[in-house]
Amino acid sequence: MKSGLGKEPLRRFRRHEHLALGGEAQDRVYRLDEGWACRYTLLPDGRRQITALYLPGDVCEPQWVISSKAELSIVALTDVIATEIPLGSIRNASDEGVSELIDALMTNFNRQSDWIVSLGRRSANGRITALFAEIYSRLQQNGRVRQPCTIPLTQQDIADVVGLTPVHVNRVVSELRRQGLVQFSGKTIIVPRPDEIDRQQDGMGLAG
Amino acid sequence: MKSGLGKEPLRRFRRHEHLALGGEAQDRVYRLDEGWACRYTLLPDGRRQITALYLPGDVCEPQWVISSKAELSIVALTDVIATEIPLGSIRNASDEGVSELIDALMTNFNRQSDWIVSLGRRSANGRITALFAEIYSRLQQNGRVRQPCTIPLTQQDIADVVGLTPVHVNRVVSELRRQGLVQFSGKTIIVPRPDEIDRQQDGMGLAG
DNA sequence: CGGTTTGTTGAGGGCCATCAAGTTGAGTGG
DNA sequence: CCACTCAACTTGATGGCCCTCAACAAACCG
Repeated sequence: MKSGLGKEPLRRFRRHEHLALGGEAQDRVYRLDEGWACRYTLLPDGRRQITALYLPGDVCEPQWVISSKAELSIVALTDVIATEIPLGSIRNASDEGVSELIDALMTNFNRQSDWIVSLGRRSANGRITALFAEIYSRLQQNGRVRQPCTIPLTQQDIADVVGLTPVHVNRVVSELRRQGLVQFSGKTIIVPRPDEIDRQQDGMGLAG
Repeated sequence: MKSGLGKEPLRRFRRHEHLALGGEAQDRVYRLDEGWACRYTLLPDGRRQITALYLPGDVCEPQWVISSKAELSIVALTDVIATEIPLGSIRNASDEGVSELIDALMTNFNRQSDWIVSLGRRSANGRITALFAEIYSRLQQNGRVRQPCTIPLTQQDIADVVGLTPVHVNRVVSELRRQGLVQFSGKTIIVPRPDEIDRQQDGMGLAG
């Protein structure tokens, strides 16, 4: 384990390492400097549903400022470098730190509402293209867009976000590649023209 | 419950009347004294996805305290009687009013995460029984359970919550009735033994 | 009492899950 | 440098859940 002596607030997590466990008290939040993480729920039969994605530049999780408790577990989807922000350091400090986190909390809240719409009413194709478009948009807002937009998620990870099986995710993503809407670099997915992906998601029919 | 009777204005909404429109500024929240409401999104083709249910006793919507703006529209699902709570009256008042709303906000946040799990990983049967169990549990917490628990939603409303078609909701609900898990009084659904419904939802397979 | 909303039921089909084999590639140790 | 291992990706066959279309019944309402 890394024990940053001195005042170094950086924390490293390996892929599959937990940033928080469901039920745990939290006295800090993390700002992801590099790497991706997610909040998830496990079902009794072992299947997983991811309920929030955390991208480079995101704060994880803003609501800990209010509740000081992790309702669900958070796990690293890639190797992660994060800045630890103790809650005590911002509760009494300027309002700016808090209001930035409150803004992030509301953004996450609204994003969850949007995702309910996708899961409830969009087909596999619509959910996956909507996810890619959302990822690009968020990376752009965080100032983390490289040329072009790369997505370091496994197809299993994607399946657990969009509520599908990895097999079907593979078929949909393969079709997107055939159409030139995404490319592959090894196993990582690249979205060359995010605006075209974005146009894809409108008019996608009912799932099922 | 709030005991300061009399001075706060009561508002009435008819079924299908809007409590708020998406994008509108909000300078108040509502406490539903009677009736049900929901937050929803319309898709370009006219389909609807409900992203939050508001039951008697609920506050609608707590996040307006923070953002003073309705992101999405709110509509009455039944006739509604609501108490109007001006935001100005609680921002400067005791912290209790605010913290009660913040609690409600976090509850809604966590409920949305749970609902993402249902939509992503549960079958039609699991989603509907989970909805009924959630409704009973929330009514109980609000002190609004009559004997027995009645649900004044149309099957179309239920479909728009659980992300299915009304036709299929009808089939699932009819099967639940055949099993004695729900009863009908005219068109309103009654859940006689909510604990049994609750047991139903575990182990429901993948949707699709 | 005519129109509208809501519920009900059947037939057929499509989307996606499931099952089952592979193939590929990265990491490891000999 | 090459077996070995394991995770991740790929592909085909089959089937079930749920959508779609359609028609009708029942309840509600002005």
